[in-house]
Amino acid sequence: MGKRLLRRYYSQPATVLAADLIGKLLCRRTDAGILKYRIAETECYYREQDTACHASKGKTERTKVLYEKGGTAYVYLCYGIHSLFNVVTGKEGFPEAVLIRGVEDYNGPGKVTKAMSIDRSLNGIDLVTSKELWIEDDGVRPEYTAAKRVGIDYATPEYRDVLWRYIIKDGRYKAVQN
DNA sequence: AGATTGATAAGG
DNA sequence: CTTATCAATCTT
Repeated sequence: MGKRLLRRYYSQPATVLAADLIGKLLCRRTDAGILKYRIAETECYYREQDTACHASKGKTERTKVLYEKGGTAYVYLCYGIHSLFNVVTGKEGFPEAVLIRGVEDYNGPGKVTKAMSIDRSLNGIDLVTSKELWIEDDGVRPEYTAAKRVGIDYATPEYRDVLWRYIIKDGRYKAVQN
């Protein structure tokens, strides 16, 4: 049985947690029972200076959740179709988050949320205390590789090309390439 | 390569 | 109010 991740853990910077969350268990309570999937692919979005981060243009109605304390869930609708799930990290007042791009069995951030029934009703909840959605550590520490982030061509070059995407090294998991 | 889809943010 | 844009995914 895994141990739930707590505030101290989530208070670390997104630059650290994006890699460390690889191999953790994303847990969701549903009518059918509790789903647990191992996180296989993440991306780091780090503060207002990161031109790929939603908060790069400051705090708005949508991005205000990014400024919350570490452990808050940030779920938003992408392209009018897909809910994308991020873990807010770091200290309150500093917009950082880790996008969960893939879990075992489901490659792609929209597929993860669909499989686990994660939608915008969970936006802003606290992963430390929620009975609906949380993350556990069962001690597994998979190897991973780093790559460029996906779908952020609008960012300035130094942030467009930084290796802030992390992918598990596991034969069962095949990350979708660009 | 093109279609889909609707919330969001900026501009008039 | 109008319009462009978009942390994607599926089909052609």
